[in-house]
Amino acid sequence: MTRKEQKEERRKQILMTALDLFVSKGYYDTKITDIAAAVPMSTGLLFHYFESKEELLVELVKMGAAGTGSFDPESAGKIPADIFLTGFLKQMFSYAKEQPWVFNMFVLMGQARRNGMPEEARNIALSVGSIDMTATLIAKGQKEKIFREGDARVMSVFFWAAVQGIMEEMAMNKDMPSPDPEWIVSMLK
Amino acid sequence: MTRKEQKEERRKQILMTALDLFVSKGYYDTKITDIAAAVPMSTGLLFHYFESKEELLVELVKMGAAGTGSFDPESAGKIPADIFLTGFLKQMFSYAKEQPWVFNMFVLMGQARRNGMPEEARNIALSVGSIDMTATLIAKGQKEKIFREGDARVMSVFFWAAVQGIMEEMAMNKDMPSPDPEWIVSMLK
DNA sequence: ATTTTCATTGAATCTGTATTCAATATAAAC
DNA sequence: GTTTATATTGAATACAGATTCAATGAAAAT
Repeated sequence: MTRKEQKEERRKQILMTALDLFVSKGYYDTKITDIAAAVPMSTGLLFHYFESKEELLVELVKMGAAGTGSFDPESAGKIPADIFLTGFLKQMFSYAKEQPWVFNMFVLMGQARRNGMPEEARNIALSVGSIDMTATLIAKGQKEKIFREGDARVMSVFFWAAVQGIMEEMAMNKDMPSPDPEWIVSMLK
Repeated sequence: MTRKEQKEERRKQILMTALDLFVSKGYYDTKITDIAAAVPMSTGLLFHYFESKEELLVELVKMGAAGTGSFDPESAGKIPADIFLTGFLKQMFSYAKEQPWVFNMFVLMGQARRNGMPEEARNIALSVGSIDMTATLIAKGQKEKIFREGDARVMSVFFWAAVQGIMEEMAMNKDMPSPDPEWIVSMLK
C-alpha cells in the first residue's frame, strides 16, 4: 500500500471517529485527546493529519455538504412531493442502523448550523440549500392540494427543525425506534 | 433598599443576562466576560454573586424546572388533550414576544437536556417529567380517538423534539413568525 | 542493502478563559 | 457622623485543553 493511500485511509479513520464523538458528545465536549484515544493514536499524531480540531469539523461539514446530491430537485420534480419527502425520511432512518455515519453526518450538518458553532463550518452548513429546496417542494405540493396552506418557506424551516430534533433524539438514545416517516410528513398536510 | 434586596436584584440581572446569551450564542460560546460586559459589570464582580459559570446555568435550569407548574396534569385532565397542547403551545409562542425570558427559559431547558452539557444542569433538566406527562396526555387522547395510534412515549419524545427544534429556530431567527400551534399538534392526529 | 521519507510518540509549550485576590469606593447601618 | 459591611475593579493566577516539537522507529523507495 502506497504512502498516499495509507494517509488517506488514516484520515478517514480519524474523521469517522471524530464524527461519531461530535454527534454523541457534542463538539465542545469532545476533546482532541478523546478523538485520538478513540482512533486510537497519540494526540500529537492527530496533528500530523489535521491542522486543528476545527479543521476536522470543517472537513466533515464539507463532506456533508457535498453529499446532499441525493436530495436534488431533479428527482424531486418527478414524483409527488409527499412521497418524495416520505421516501427521503425513510431512507434517512434506515441509515440510522445500516450506515450510522451517513445518519450522523446529517445530524452534524444540522448541529453545525446553530449559533455558537465555529463560523467556517457554520457558514458551509448554512449554505446548503435544503431549506430552500424543500420550500419549493412544499409550494409544489400546495399547488397540487397535497399540502396545507401556509408560507412554504416557514413550513420548510419548521419541518427541518422537527426532523433535526428527532434525529438528535435518535442519535442520543440509540434504542429509540425510528418514527413513521408518514407521520412526520403528515404535519405538512 | 436593603443590602439583601440589592443583592437579590443584581443576581436576577445577571441571571437574565446569562439566559439571554446562553440561548442566543450557546452555553460554550458565551464567555464569562461576555456576560459581565452585557450586565454590565466587571468580570471579577460576577464571581461575587455566583461561584462559576456553571452555577449560572444550574441556577437557571433550577428556575426552569420550578416553573413547569403551569404544565400540570391537574388542569390537563379536565380538557381534551389536543386543546390542552394547542393552548400550551399558543401561550409559549406568545411568550416569545411578550415575555422573552420565559420563552428563553424553555429553550434553555431543552438545550440543557442534551449530551455534552454540564452534568448537574443536564440531570436537573432531564428530571423534569414533561415527556412522561405528555405521554400520559397522548395516551388519554388516543383512548378518546383524538390522536393516532402509536407508542405514546415515543410520540411524546418526538413531539417535544419537534417543538424544541422550532423554538430554537425562533430564538435564533428573531423575525421568524411563530407557527400555528394547531399545525404542530396535528402531527399527533 | 541502504537510504530516505514520514508515521509515531509523549512531553513541553502556548493560549484562551475561568477564577482569585488585594486594594479601593460606596453606601447601609448604627 | 462614624463605623462597618460589602460592592466593585482590574490585574494576577490557575487551569484545561489545543498545538508544537525534538527524538525515534518502521517500512517504502531505490
